[in-house]
Amino acid sequence: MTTEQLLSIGELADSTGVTVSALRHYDEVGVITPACRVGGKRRFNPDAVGRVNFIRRAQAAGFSLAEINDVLAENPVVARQLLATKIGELPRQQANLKTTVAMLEEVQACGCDAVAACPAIQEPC
Amino acid sequence: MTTEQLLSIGELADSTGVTVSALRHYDEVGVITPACRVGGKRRFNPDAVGRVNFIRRAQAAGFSLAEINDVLAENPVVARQLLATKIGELPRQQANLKTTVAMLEEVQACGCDAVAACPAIQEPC
DNA sequence: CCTTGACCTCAAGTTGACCTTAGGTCGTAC
DNA sequence: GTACGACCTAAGGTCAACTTGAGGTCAAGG
Repeated sequence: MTTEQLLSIGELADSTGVTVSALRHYDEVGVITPACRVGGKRRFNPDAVGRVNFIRRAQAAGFSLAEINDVLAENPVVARQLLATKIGELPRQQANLKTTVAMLEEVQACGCDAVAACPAIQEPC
Repeated sequence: MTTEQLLSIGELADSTGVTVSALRHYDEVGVITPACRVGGKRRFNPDAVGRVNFIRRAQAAGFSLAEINDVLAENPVVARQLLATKIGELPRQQANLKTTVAMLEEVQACGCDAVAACPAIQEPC
């Protein structure tokens, strides 16, 4: 029950859906860290699963691995600052996404011959 | 009034905020095309401005230049199919963004010592 | 005449996030 | 005892979207 529940990199890969090579890459850049090494092999705490899931989510939200590294870093001040900045950006990102959806739907509904000729594209920004 | 209103690549860059080198790149991959060449130099129709703006928007919404090329292509069937697929994906993308915002806000509000240790990160996907 | 600025092409470099390949170490199963 | 599968490192490759640099054209201006 003490060291038994540590995960190999393969197990971590299986339980997160992230490839082994990607996980090694994550280790390399520092966003994840094995709890220890057993005969050179990485062993991860079970909570690494949550951490990897967090990483994927953050990536999907537009964070680079370097930024995620900063957010997860020891220094809470820097981390929270970065978080605040990023969270502030997200609404704009969402808004932009919405406008684009609307625009694309308009193009699609327009019925014009070629999409390139659609007047919806000619609209100003 | 006939050929006078064509834009040079520099003018197009100025009126879109996109760099000249990026515009040349766009021409290279085919998402924009000069109306003609004058002494080897690209001349664009004024509506290229709208087109470039559309391209930037679509990029921000997650389209690659290749996909944009398909959407803007002559073939309306393919274009509309791709559009439909992409539009279908966008709500999921938006939802994911929202969850991430919520998660990050939770982390930020949590007050835990280090962000890495925050229980919010340990939550399942 | 010669410089300057805007344009050109072509090739190579950059960044981020991986993937692939080669060559080597383990421990277990046949 | 050897073949297998999972793991390791180090180095090189890939892809997208650009950027940078070298070397050249051309028209307008001092």
